[in-house]
Amino acid sequence: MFSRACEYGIRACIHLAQISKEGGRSSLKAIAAAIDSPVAFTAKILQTLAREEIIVSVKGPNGGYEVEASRLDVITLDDIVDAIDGNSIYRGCGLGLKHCNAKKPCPLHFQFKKIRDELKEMLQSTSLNDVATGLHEGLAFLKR
Amino acid sequence: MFSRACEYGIRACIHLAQISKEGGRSSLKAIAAAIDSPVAFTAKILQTLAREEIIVSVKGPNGGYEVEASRLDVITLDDIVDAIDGNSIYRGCGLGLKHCNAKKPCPLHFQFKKIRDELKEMLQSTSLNDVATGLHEGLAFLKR
DNA sequence: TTTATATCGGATAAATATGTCCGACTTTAA
DNA sequence: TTAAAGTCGGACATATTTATCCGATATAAA
Repeated sequence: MFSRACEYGIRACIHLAQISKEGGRSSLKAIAAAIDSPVAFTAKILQTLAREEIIVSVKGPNGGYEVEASRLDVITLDDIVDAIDGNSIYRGCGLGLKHCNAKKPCPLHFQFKKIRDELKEMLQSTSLNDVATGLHEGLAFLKR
Repeated sequence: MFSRACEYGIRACIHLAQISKEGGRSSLKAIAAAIDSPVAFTAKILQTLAREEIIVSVKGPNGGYEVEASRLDVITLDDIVDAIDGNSIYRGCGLGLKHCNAKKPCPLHFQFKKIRDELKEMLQSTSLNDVATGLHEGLAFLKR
């Protein structure tokens, strides 16, 4: 569904949301440990997310990454997916056709559209705050 | 959503369904031309589908591939996806966690589950006959 | 029985995704 | 001012997916 990079990205953001909510900050190493991902590869992804202004990077000692608390309700999973995987999940044809649309549809166009629209709706309506809450309450897990 | 191989596989099967419905047969070259896919790569995929007994390969002159007409209603898109991509779409965690389940869920487990169940339902309830019909009526397209 | 036509399957190549390494740069704190 | 902690970004390495090539094999028809 998503690329591995995107999976790590989402997990990292959820972790950061939880930390940031309490006014904290998490270093690259701490993030990789929290979400059980390769450190260097995670660094690349965090750089992308910082460039896209989804997270904030703080250099120097006691630095790391954080999410602005005021934006926890604004940033959605869709923002993260879009930053890393682009809009291919929504845009692309389910059967890989270049020019598939309602007027010239592939045989599964409308069936796929329904499912995709739901995925889109879910990603767009789920904020970092939403998922961080379940995590904090011990109802959900980010690794293993 | 699916691997490219799987996309080609589905398109090939839909094309074959249409041809087989009229008692015909289609050669590797004809299939690749019909669905606009690389010939040699398509050959591999067709071999897999034949090994999984979703399609039938006929060697020699006037040979090619076909789907048994009696099975057009039985074979579903899910069978094709399973033969090529396996069950990773349903099984795997949306966030890439190894051991994500209802008892120890990732923060998005239940949201993903809903969408996946729908995808599963769609793939399992759509037969080759279903999609071939729309194609034949000129309502849908397999290339470009 | 021969020939032409197809698929089969193993080896190989190219492209992309995933993952690593390291020197440069930035910033905080001593 | 300097040292330590941390990110940045480019080059490189590996794995997987996608794609190609070609000889072997099977089969129908002449």
